[in-house]
Formats: sequence, structure tokens, C-alpha cells
Amino acid sequence: MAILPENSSNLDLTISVPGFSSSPPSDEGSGGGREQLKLDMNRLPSSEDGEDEELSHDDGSAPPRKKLRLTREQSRLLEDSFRQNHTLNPKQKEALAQHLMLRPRQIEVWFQNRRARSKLKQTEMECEYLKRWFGSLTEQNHRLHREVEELRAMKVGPPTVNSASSLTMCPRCERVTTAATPPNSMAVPARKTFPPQERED
DNA sequence: CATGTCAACGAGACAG
DNA sequence: CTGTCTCGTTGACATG
Repeated sequence: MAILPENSSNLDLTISVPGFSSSPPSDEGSGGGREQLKLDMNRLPSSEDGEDEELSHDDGSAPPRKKLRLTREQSRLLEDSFRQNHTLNPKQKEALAQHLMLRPRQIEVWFQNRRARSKLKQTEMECEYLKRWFGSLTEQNHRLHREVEELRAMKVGPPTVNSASSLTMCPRCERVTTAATPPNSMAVPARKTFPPQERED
């Protein structure tokens, strides 16, 4: 499940150079990429209440949206925290953010995305399980169909006593069963299904 | 270059 | 109203 390279000694970040952009930032909506400038350095702002510092570049152009890459250590600690709890209260979030040198919003987003990935994984597992179940039910269905055909063939033909000698017909539920399993045991579920008829005299 | 991954976003729903 | 959630999406990178 390691999504990061195994080179544990190298904990460097993929940090973009501010102001460098290979493609023009396509402004999505109104708030897209609003905080990117402060996030791409992967650290807390110098002052917590100074969140809305000026985002403008030297030339006043819109800041390009740069991708933050969490370090191995940050990912590990976040995963550990996620294993303990899939949601965080504000205090935990703040503490984790301070510990990881990230902003609380980044912690929040990470947990949101992590929950989404977890749910996706769960859904995929359930899908696989249902596929296998469907396969086994299909197989069982085929087997039962073959059995029905065999029994029909016996019923249509003359009442010979060859292989059908081991079969008995349950008069109540009209089911054919083998002699090994008495018809009474088959009749029980049918009675359970329709309980109102108790006295029949 | 197509595709996958993942941080980040906005919209809408919901609880307190 | 505020805070947080899910959901769907975007955009920057990584990779084959």
C-alpha cells in the first residue's frame, strides 16, 4: 500500500517555484486556487491570524495552482491518525496540523480524501464479493435446473422402478426427495411459510 | 501523450 | 449561522 517511493532517507518535497508556471491558470469559478500560494511551501503561515495575506505576485498575475506532496513522515503520521479515528475534532485537527507543520485545512482535506479512498476501496471489495456470489448462485441455478429436467424426465416416462426407486413424493408439498431425507423435513418450511392453517379437522 | 494519483476546491446537505 | 460532511470535479505531477 506504499504510495510513496521506498527511499526513506530522502524526505524532500515536490516544491514548486513560486511564480513559475508552465501553463496559464484557468480560473475555475471564484475560489479555485485561492490559497495555493501559501500551501505549496508545505508549511504553516508565519502567523496564524495572518491568513489572508496578499496573494498577488510581483506582476499581479493570478497564482498558479501547485501540487503539494506530503512527505513520507507526514503521510505516515496521517495514516496512523486515520487508523485511530476516521474523523477529527477541531482540537485534534489543530494539534495534528501543528505537529505536521501543515494548516488545519490541509489536515481536514486529507481526511476527507482519505475517507473517500477508503469508501472506494470498500465498494470495490463489495463489488468483488457480489460478483463471486452471483457466480456461485448462477452455478447453483444451473445445477437445480438440470435436476428439474431429470425429474421431469422421470415423471413423463413410464413408472419404472429403476433409479427413481430411491425417490419418494411428498404428498403435502408435492416435492420429490430422496429416501435419505424424509419428506417431513421438507414439509416443515412450507408449514412455516403458511402458519394460519393449524386445525384441519 | 494518455492515464492514474492525489491535494484542493465548490456546492449542497445536515447537525447543533 | 457555523462547522463539517459527502460528492463531484479540477489541476498539478508522475509514470508507462
